[in-house]
Amino acid sequence: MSSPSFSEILSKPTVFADRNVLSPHYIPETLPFRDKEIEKIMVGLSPALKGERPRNMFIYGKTGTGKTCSVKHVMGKLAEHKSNAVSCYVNCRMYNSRYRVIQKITKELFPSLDSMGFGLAMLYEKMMHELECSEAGGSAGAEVTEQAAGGKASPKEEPRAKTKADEARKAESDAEDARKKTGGRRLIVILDEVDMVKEIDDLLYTLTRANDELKAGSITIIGISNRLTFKDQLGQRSRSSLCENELIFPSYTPPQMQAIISQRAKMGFKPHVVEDAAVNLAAAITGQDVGDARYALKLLSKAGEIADEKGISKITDREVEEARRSVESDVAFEAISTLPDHQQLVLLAIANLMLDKGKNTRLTSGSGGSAAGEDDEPYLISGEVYEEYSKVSRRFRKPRRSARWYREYLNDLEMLGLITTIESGAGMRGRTRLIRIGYPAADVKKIIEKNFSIIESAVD
DNA sequence: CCTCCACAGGAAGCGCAGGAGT
DNA sequence: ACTCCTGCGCTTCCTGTGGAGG
Repeated sequence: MSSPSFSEILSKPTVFADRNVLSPHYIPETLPFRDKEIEKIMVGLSPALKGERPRNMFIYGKTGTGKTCSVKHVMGKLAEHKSNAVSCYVNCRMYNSRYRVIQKITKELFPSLDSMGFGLAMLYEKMMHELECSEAGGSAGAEVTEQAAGGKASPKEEPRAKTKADEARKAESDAEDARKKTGGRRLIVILDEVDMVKEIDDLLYTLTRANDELKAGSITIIGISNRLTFKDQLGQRSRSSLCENELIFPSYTPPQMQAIISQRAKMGFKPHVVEDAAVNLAAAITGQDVGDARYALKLLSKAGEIADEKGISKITDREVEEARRSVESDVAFEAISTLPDHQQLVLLAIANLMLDKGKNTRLTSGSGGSAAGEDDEPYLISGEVYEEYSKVSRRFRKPRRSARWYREYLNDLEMLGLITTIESGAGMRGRTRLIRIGYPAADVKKIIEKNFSIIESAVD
């Protein structure tokens, strides 16, 4: 048997016209049903184009409601304008500490700086310095602010704003804050999934305080989160500074979802490939899961792959249904297999106990058991899970982590929606957490055990 | 009411990694 | 090559919490 060549693979018939359109990272020219939100963001950021500091903004909305897409869309438009405004997108899932965020900002905006290896204070200083003195081009000119801060406004500014009205307005606001306006950059930092940052209060404090210290230029924060309760975790100070401006992205309604799906289907697939029934089913499935457009796109894309595999030129409701099953297990698989080892082991321990309990006793061992589950699913006690986790660790020859760290893992798993926990109430001795798994325990067990056997066989 | 239990979660500190400065 | 500095993951220690049981 000889392996196929690339040209063979590429010449295979396909239902796709442009796969990129179906990627969650694709930013379309027009975002349907988000005009109002986009306008609000644009209005909020417009001061940056006039050389003023835009107010911070907190954007909330469930997954797949177009938050990130809309913000990126606006950033694209902002970049088209010649101005001192610069934006920096930070995905806080990857950059999840104050240090990493600041490092990312300096690296992104001032590539000339080799930001590795500097301490936080050093990075902060560099960032401030660059913001104060650079014109919107590079980080070369360094002495502009020194003069400007010294006294008169320098006359050699940007060569735009020609009309008299503009000049008058400019002079007026110059008088207001003569010092702040000269030269410095208007930095807009987008913190996506901002709830993932560990020392979020410190980060927000650092960035907002920077504004007080800057002689020119400014920093504006746009926080994006899908958890509204995130606000309550913030300190008083951070909350009022981040939430100067709030924007809520509502979930897409079923008809809206249907329109989005058919729009993307038209762009992503060849003409007449996707049947109406398929679009309707995709919209219905997604509608159940509270209007997550990202999920709908994944569904479409997968349905296309399935059609290609089968060698057919139509996508019907049958392919969408198949795609649903496949995507569901994909999502769980991805979420679980990208977890750090010990979080996987904790999850495996939970899955093991869940399966045991399902077979043997029902509720948690407590005498009355009235606090735990009104429904028939059993809850696990934190302590017994830790014991099982210790056993599982031994089995895979990984030294177990301390109980303290194990509790952090539980918090992380809960944040990711892989488990749910509640506080023990009456009927339970002491104060503990009751744990339940979010995905089918058997599937989770299979995924993790497979993962570890792959790792082990690779090591051997 | 007091004590015990079974934990939650904050604080401090430790060792390591990786870069800068000498 | 070394010393110093910093962030990070982790452990240890400690205090707090809330129900059970005497």
